[in-house]
Amino acid sequence: MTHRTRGPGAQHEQRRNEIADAVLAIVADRGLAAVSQTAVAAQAGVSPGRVQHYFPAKQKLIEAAFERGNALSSTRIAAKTTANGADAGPREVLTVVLTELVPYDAVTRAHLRVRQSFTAAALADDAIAGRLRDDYARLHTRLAELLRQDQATGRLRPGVEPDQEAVTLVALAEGLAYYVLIGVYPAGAARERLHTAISGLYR
Amino acid sequence: MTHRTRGPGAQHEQRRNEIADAVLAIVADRGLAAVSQTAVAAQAGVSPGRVQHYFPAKQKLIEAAFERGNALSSTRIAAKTTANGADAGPREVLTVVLTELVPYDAVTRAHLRVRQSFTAAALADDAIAGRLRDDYARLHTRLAELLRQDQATGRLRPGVEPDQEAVTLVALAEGLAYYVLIGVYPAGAARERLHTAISGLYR
DNA sequence: TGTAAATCGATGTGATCACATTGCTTTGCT
DNA sequence: AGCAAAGCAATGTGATCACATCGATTTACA
Repeated sequence: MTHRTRGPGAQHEQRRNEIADAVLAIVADRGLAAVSQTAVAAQAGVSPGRVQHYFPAKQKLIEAAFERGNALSSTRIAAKTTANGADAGPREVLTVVLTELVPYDAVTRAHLRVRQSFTAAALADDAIAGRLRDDYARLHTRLAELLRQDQATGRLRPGVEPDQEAVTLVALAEGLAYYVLIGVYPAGAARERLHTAISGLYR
Repeated sequence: MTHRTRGPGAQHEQRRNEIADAVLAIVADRGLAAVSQTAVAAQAGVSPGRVQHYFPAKQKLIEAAFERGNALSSTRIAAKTTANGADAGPREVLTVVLTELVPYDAVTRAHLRVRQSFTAAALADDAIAGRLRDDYARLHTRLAELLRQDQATGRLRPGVEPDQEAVTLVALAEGLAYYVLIGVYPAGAARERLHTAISGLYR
């Protein structure tokens, strides 16, 4: 035991992210089925060997992309919720989070296409399913907590159950998001439906 | 012009449906990515050659399975809506249709897993997207029509817009359906949320 | 600076896939 | 009965894929 294990190089994480971003780009415009070593390498502008080096199994590549997508979305939402100052009330935060689940520009569109692809993959892939379940549990808990805050200060209509309504709101947002993605319902109208649903919970 | 064209044999449609059913079974438990000539042939218990004969291109096979799935769902819903007699009111029909969008047994679970798979495929496949758009347009129109009937007889709350609410209800149902499919929310609770949403539209 | 690990491009390999081709059998019409 | 189309199994083909292997180079730390 004369040597410690050598950690990965300083650029390691950045390179990994570049590759994961390439996967996200491919998923966003050609779907999960179009993801392959060569396609990812071409998209990222690196050699297929490098892709294989960082992700020795395709499954790992997909999982990394999933987590990368979640990280990017979280960052985007965090930026939105703190932009209006730290004094944003629970209802405002709730509204922002739900609104971000509906595509409204090229970036959110890509993010949500990716998310939709992963939700389908979860049905046949336990690893993805587990990650998604954790993800949803966190999201539902977070929104329920926001509703409980407003409930404590008497802003909610009586009889509203935060845990149930949190799930309902996210389900509605995602259902609407999908309609926007395939073009059966305009983004603006979807946002309106969401706002109506939120208003319905408040006095 | 001494000979007319020979039509397909009598068993033609039945054989096609058997193969399409095999595709649906595979999609339901292994996902769209697991669909291949050999897998379908094995599932259907026929030779790969027969699969290829009936569906000379994979795309046609997928499309046929999609339509087959829709046909089966329509049949199932039609059976439910007429089971209670022809005097079922618009609200009852609306409730049945929406309830059928949420899995509650092995059959509906399989159907809705398949549907979820196709919704994801639509994001990267224009042919599927077009079919889904038509499908949704019909569904939304149908539910809006039911709401309008109850609106005409004064049963709806004032201010309810049938076209908008029809979309909202289906979006909610599908979002909840997905949660049931991946196991983050129980089927019974999902149905409750749906019933609550429907009640909210009525006086 | 020596050395082991990390990096990563290049190339190989076996599997699988969609689809083509071929030829035999069956079906359905006249 | 005769005949053309339909049905269908078997086999071939070229592409693509995930992953293995190898070798050269660079990096990071003692």
